[in-house]
Amino acid sequence: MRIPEETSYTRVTNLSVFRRAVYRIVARIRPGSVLTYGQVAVKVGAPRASRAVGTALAENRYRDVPCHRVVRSDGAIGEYAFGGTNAKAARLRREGVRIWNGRVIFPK
DNA sequence: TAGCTGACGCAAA
DNA sequence: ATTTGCGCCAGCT
Repeated sequence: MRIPEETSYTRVTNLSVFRRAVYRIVARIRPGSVLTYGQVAVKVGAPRASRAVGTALAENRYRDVPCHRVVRSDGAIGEYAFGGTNAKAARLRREGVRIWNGRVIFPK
């Protein structure tokens, strides 16, 4: 597919409705907070598409789509194409997300 | 057009 | 803590 990393997803036309919706939601996640794949799925109107959300984020190359802020529903960090789970956790900690034993501590 | 497969998940068992 | 079946999207044949 070959997506230029420096391009904002909002300028791209060859995105599916689903992926555009996913990116739109994820782009709004603020530093220090996270959403689960399932929560993103709900927000885009496809409650059972959590896995598809993961796939969409796996291929994301846009800087305005912080896919490291999307984690698993059980608190596990999840995969991360750009640097792996480790880098993902490091980034989240850097942003103030609390992580204990490889699990995100969801705020109450 | 229809079918098959991989994929950064989820919930139940 | 691990395993299993499921479900959705998108790319390929």
